[in-house]
Amino acid sequence: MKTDTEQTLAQKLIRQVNGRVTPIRLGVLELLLNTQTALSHQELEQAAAQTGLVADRVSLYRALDWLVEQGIAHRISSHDRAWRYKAQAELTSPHAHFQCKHCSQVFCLEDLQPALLFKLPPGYQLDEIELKLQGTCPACASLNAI
Amino acid sequence: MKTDTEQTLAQKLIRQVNGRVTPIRLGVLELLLNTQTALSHQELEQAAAQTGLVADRVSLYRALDWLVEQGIAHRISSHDRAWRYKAQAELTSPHAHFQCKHCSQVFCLEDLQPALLFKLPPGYQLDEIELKLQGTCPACASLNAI
DNA sequence: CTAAAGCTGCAATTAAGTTGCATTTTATTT
DNA sequence: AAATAAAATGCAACTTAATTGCAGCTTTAG
Repeated sequence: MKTDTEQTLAQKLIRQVNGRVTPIRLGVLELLLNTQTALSHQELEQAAAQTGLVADRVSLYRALDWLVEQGIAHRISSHDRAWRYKAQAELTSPHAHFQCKHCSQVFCLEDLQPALLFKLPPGYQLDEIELKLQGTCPACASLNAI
Repeated sequence: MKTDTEQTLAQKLIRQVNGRVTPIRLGVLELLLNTQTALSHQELEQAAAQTGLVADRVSLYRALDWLVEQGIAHRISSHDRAWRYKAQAELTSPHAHFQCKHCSQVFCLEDLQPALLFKLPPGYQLDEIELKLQGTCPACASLNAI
């Protein structure tokens, strides 16, 4: 289910960083843009197959890596030892994530801006903050409630 | 370098949760208690060899898993896809971590209690908060400064 | 001291991700 | 529009962390 606007958005994002526009990058990025949750490599592979995108596993890995390097997508470490990837319309800005312990889905919490007011011990240089909340997502919560 | 007090501490912690006191669990726990940074399985294996602890890889994995299950140790996901483990005198309480991008070491920031005042979207049930800071540790910072 | 519960070792397996290299595409230059 | 250099892709093989099943051995409660 891809619309013209989305296709254009993916292209725009790739061109924005002077990247080559290839079918695999486009297809991967569109999936990362259209899916609500962050996708693992495996989930991406399945989703790609459904949209008719033909690509080797390795090429998907490389497309994902590239998108992350360029700041177009971001990568979240999952408790099941697999990275998960997500992209949004604007180039990635820092935000927190929520991972469900039941279904392993990762949700981006764009609005969550915790007051991270703290002091690191002397000597530590801070680059990046990773805030991951864990618990039960709405879908799994309602399943268990039955 | 293990002292009597430490040995007793490890035993005490294991007994506290009604666990069997075995040489492997003792050895692993002592290492996790004595080391300043969080140890990966591999680092643990090397450290174990040096202390003369004989154990199969799998047994180390199982001892680590068990310690985490019991809340005696805790597990931090590392950017190199390997878990890292740490234990402290008291049963684990939540705290933040710092991982160095250069040496991959993970440091526990016991004192770091950020004001995590935020609201989750409706329907999400929160169990656990994982806050990982990334950057450069003091040791690597001073190496690069030379 | 002796079972039963539950650890441990060993071998085999899984799963995510990586690497090297030959081939094909992209996008630029003529 | 054709040529070309740079970069992306496919394929096969490999690496590494972690898991599983099962037989045999320890721990500990009684």
